[in-house]
This record gives sequence, structure tokens and C-alpha cells, in this order.
Amino acid sequence: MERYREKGFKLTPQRIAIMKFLEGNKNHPSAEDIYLYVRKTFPTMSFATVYNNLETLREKGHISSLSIDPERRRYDPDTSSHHHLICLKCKMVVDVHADFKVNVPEEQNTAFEVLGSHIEFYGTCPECK
Amino acid sequence: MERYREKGFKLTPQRIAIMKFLEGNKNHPSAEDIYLYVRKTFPTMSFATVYNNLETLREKGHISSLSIDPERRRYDPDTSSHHHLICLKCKMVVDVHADFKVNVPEEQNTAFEVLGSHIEFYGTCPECK
DNA sequence: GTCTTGACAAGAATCATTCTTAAGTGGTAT
DNA sequence: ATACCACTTAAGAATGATTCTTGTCAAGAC
Repeated sequence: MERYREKGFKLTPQRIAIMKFLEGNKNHPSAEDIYLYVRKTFPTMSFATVYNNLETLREKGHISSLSIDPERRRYDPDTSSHHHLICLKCKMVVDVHADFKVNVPEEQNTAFEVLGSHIEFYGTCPECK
Repeated sequence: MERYREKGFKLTPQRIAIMKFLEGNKNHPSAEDIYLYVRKTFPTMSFATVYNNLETLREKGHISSLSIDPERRRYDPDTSSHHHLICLKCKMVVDVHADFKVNVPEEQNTAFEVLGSHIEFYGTCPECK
């Protein structure tokens, strides 16, 4: 946790609570999920504070934001390159850790500089079947 | 075009204009792009009509909507399974037609019924480099 | 011709996210 | 310990994409 101390990054209680909630969290929560949880400890916390902190954490590379769910943004404390499996019904998201060798075919790669890729698998989860 | 005639699907001038704009369109336009274009021909057209039609066309399987751009939904007349390459700077989207053999590893596929997958490549386009 | 169904325009409503403002606070330098 | 300053916070307003509502209209079914 100490590794988070750096210039322009203050460890406020609100921020620590958000980080704690996210740490090791595999549920890919939305801003609202985070807000509802952290508000239990900090009843005066504002929604904007959640967004501010998420954006700051993302900038610093501590978390990443996912566009998997078209309805709302989701946040993932796992910043390593991995993929996702999403249930079309309940929208639950499961990590897929595997190193797929995918590359844009040369003839279609029109001078694009490819920096990364993300695979989204979609289907139906066991509960929704 | 005649193939679109079916029960509960009326070919109104507005709808035809939207379909014409989308047909063969490789730019993955947003609802606003479509609205701005079609309004040239139908100045009284409302934004809601664009959304209504896009949703209807999507339901009928004539177009698909993409969540690639976190800012706004984009629409694609190409409903065949393909992937996308997106420029992180200007947000332009290019189709990637290739059949990648990707599968969720057995040990992680916890009884999930996988129906499909979509690969998103991201990077910098020639213009933005 | 009348009925039914789907489509239209216009604008209000919704909802996630961002912005604004004023007041507060952590961490560094003093 | 104190003071300062950049970063944070809370609160609410603002934004912007999308959806919903309402009243009207048109096409095809009967």
C-alpha cells in the first residue's frame, strides 16, 4: 500500500476505502457499486468523489476501466493484460487469463500501430442458463 | 432492398434514408452522425426517430450496435462476425476480417455457454501518428 | 370505409458521467 | 510544530447520450 505514495497522489481515507474495495475484487464493479459500498463507511461521500478517484487511479495505472458493458463503465483492479467473458443476461463478467496469439493480418493493417488487444467472449452464465 | 418487407416492418422514407446511409458504410457512425446526415433530406426528422429505427433494424438483425467507443454507441451495417481496430486518439474504427481461433480455456470455462467473441485491437491510426 | 398496428415528431425524462465552486486536508518544507 | 500549497472533497448543477411519452398519422387488414 505504501507504494501508492507519490507526487500528486494523496492517500485520503476515501481513496483508501475505494482502493481497499477494489483490491483483489473480481466482480468488475461499476461506479455505483463502489459508491454504495464505500458509503457505508463514509456516509457523507459524494458520487463525484468516487469518479474523481477512479479517474485518478486509472491515470496512475492502478486500475483499468472496461467498456464491456454498454450501460455503464466497470472498473478492474487487475491491470495485467487479460480478457473477459460476459453473460448477456445478467451482465456478470469473468476474467479470462490466457495469452491468445492474435494479430491484425498484414494486408489489413494499413499502417496502424497496434498497441494491444482485448477479447470479449459473450454467452450465458451457469446461473442464467 | 425488397427483402426488408416483412410483418411489422414498414419501409418509410425516413427508414429508407437511414438504411441507405448505413448500407456499405465502413465508418461505424454514431446515432448523431446518422441524424446529421439524414436530416439534410428530412429536415423535420427527430433524433428519437433515428434511435427508434436503429433499434428496430438491430432487432431484425439488419445492423449491429458496437460498444467499442465508451463515449457513444456506434452502428455497423456489417452483421457478419468480424473484429475491430480502433484508434485511441481519433476513435476511428476499422474492420478486421479474419477468423481467429480463440476459445476460453477449459479450466476457466466454468459451465459458461460461450456464444461468440469479439476482438478489439487498439492503437494509433496513420493520421494520428 | 373502418380498425389495427406500427411510425412519426416533439419534447420531457432518465441516467451515467463530468464540471464547478467553495471549503478542507495531507504532506513537504520551514 | 507551523505554514503553505497543491490536491481533495462534498454538493449540486450541468452535460450528453439514450429512452420514454404523448398525440397524431398512414398503410395494410378486414
